[in-house]
Amino acid sequence: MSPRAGLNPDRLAAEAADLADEQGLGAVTLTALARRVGVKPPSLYAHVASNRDLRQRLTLRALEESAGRVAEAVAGRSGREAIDALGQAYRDYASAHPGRHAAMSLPLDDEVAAVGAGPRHAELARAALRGYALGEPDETHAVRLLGATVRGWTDLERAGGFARSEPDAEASWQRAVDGLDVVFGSWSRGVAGAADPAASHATSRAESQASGQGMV
Amino acid sequence: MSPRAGLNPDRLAAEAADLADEQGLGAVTLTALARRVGVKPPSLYAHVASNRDLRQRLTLRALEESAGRVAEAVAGRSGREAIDALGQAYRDYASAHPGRHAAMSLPLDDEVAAVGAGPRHAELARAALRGYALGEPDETHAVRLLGATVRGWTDLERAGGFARSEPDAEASWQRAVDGLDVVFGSWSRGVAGAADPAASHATSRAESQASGQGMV
DNA sequence: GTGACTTACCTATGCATCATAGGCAAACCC
DNA sequence: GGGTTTGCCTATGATGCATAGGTAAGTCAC
Repeated sequence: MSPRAGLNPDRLAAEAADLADEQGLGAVTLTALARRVGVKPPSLYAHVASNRDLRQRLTLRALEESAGRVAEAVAGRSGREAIDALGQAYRDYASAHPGRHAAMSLPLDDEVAAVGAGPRHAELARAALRGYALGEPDETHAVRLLGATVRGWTDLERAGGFARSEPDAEASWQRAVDGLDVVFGSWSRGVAGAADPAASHATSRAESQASGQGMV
Repeated sequence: MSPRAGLNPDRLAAEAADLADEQGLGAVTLTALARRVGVKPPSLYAHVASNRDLRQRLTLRALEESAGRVAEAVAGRSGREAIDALGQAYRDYASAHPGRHAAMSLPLDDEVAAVGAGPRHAELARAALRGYALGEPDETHAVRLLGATVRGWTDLERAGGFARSEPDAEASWQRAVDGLDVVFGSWSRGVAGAADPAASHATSRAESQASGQGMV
């Protein structure tokens, strides 16, 4: 078609992301991508090393994008509000960009994972939990529990696991957030099972103002 | 090679499962499977309709196998013990059979999903939670929270998310189970945040004997 | 046991995708 | 404006999915 189509790795990753959202992650193929940007498949090798390379760029892009949205959602919030906002941001991202979301779960080579936005997500969870004033190792335990819950939730929700509704997914989510808030609230006293959940709830709210921004 | 190799759909699904565990889900290809069982690729079409069909059989098989193990683990237990056993069974299965575990997350056609072991997993979670004596809709909320946590946890653990240890994954898992136990214990009183976690903990233990078996 | 049917495997073939090699012309550089 | 770089191309090969059609092993009637 056009000589000099103006391609570059970033542009290709962006197009691949759109392709994934529109037709599924499985449709992200060099041939399909080439068709989409108006070149022949071999031409793409000037910009990406392989199909795997392309998909890793897509994964990194999705990790960065979603981290940005989550950071924005969590900024200025703490305690239960922060947990809700964090999970909601992931869920919204997964819903609006299913292909990108699916790409976030793709395995990365170790060296590219290290420099990518993966660690940033763990930091965001830590930031969201800051209001509970957990010490180590509880904070790490909490990051893992929160991370697992959010990840599992978005996966199941995407897979239609909550589809045959009865209570709608939103109600269950709010209840889940309530539960996590109770747990982390009880941990902030340092002894599991020793805190009164209602009090811990209030505590996390009270600390909202002081600690809920400035992460990233 | 041999005329009449003795193939059938179940045998192929089993071989595909082993192949997935040994070389990854991505290595489950008709060509590789044919090589493994000693026939030429087109011969497999006498037993499975397509690559997609093969993978769905693999998924169903993994869902059934893991459901069996989880049922065995949860049998005779309730409360915190049941939650721990359920999650542990999934985690052990994922660790011992990474390919099968990965296959469990593959999307299924609606009609095959309906008759498969998928619903059985939800029932297992319900059974594990029986000791908390939750009513509806809390029980469904609890099933979803527990399901999301376990799924997310196994995924992250498999992906190496808890690898750079500090607190090891096992310690975090026990803490997570403690947390869920506190949450579900508080729900069993009917009002979120009104129960004393220590008491709810004791309650779920006391009910262990009466309600912890007979699921499936 | 011989012949007919059924079934499980085969070869041959076509298409899609990933990937490499090598060519040609546009863009850029002075 | 001549030389270099760069971005796209065609040609080609490997691998995997899938279909069509052939052939022989196994099964059954009698």
